[in-house]
Amino acid sequence: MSRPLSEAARTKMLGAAQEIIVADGLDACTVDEVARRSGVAKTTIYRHFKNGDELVIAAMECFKTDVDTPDTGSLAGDLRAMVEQFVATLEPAVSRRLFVSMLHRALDHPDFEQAFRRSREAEYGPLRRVLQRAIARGEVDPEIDVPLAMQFLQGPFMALQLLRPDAITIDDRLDQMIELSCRALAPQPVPL
Amino acid sequence: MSRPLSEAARTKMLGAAQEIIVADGLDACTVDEVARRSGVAKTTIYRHFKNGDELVIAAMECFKTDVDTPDTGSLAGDLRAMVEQFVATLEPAVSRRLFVSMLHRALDHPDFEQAFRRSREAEYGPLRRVLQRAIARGEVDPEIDVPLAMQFLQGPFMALQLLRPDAITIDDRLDQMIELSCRALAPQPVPL
DNA sequence: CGGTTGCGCAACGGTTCCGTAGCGAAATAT
DNA sequence: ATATTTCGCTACGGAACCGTTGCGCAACCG
Repeated sequence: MSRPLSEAARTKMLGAAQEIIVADGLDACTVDEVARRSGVAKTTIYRHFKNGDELVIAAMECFKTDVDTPDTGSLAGDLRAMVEQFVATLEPAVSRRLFVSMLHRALDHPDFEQAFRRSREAEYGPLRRVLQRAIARGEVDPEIDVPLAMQFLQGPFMALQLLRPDAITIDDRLDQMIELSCRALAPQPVPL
Repeated sequence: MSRPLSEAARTKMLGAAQEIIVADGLDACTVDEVARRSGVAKTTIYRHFKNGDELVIAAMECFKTDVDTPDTGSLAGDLRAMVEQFVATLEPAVSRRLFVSMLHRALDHPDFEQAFRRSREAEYGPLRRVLQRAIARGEVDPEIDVPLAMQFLQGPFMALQLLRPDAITIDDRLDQMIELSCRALAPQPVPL
């Protein structure tokens, strides 16, 4: 009987949380701040979520980039398209900060660790498909260990994203990285 | 005139700070905790350092791995040797946590950002030399953009370190990563 | 229509960390 | 030897978060 949790309130809190995260980062997204900014009472937040972490995690779920699987005809083209999608959905500097903050929280909090894994799995499917298509085309060594190759492919982009102050941008550097990555996976010429 | 800052006290605080960092992570390394654990009074800490961040940064400086430049005769061998050195100086799980924590602090604090860059530069020299020797041997495409290649090479290891719960270990996976990386840099066979 | 329950408001207690102050005692440059 | 400054101790004031409580009001289920 009686009254259900207000969907409107939930929407407002999650919206505010996301705004805060984008504007000031994950660490600025506190219960007090979400309450202040959303106009929702702190008490209400605790009626919807067991604790502050749950709120933040729920807000994070909405940042999942669900990339679709590109098909440009070449591995390099597909990879580039995936990066383009990624960049298009989130400001590079923002995604960089999110990535680092999630990684950091995941160190101590299993809940965040799982949330982090979930958010990354969204990209695995498309990447795997792109890779397998490249194998079918003969563009990639068919002997390749696919999970390993996937992990390998993520590396250079991660380095680009983490170590460059300006994070990932679509530029020559990126193209060269992609070029190198593709070379690595190419079928080995039979030595005579 | 009068009394110099006690070197003994400084040593004790820095030592305690490092212990805490290794045992419980960068975030556990607070001024209060360092004082408690080192037996040095908090007031004394503030006589030696302007603030807590300075203390932590000073403590971090001591974790710099100064790798020397291996020379095994092949790029793959040299890279492997470098990773081995890296793993030998610091527990993989510890270095993973340090890396992530530094990255996280660097997001907001320029001082930590600089400290982070400094700590990484220690590896650049050796890596550059290893790479240039490989070029001289004809093992790597002489047209290669060296800084780009260096960044590229760091990628897969970063992915390994960050995304694997067990961080970097010396195993098959690592060897395969190295193998792939070397292929990427190999001279392109002249197409007829 | 009535009871139940979410909502907003305001305030509180608890924790953790920061950086500072006051004090007596010990160390050290001159 | 003496003046000066560090050192350790204890305590404080302030800030940021957390999660909770009590209250009056309004919304919703039945």
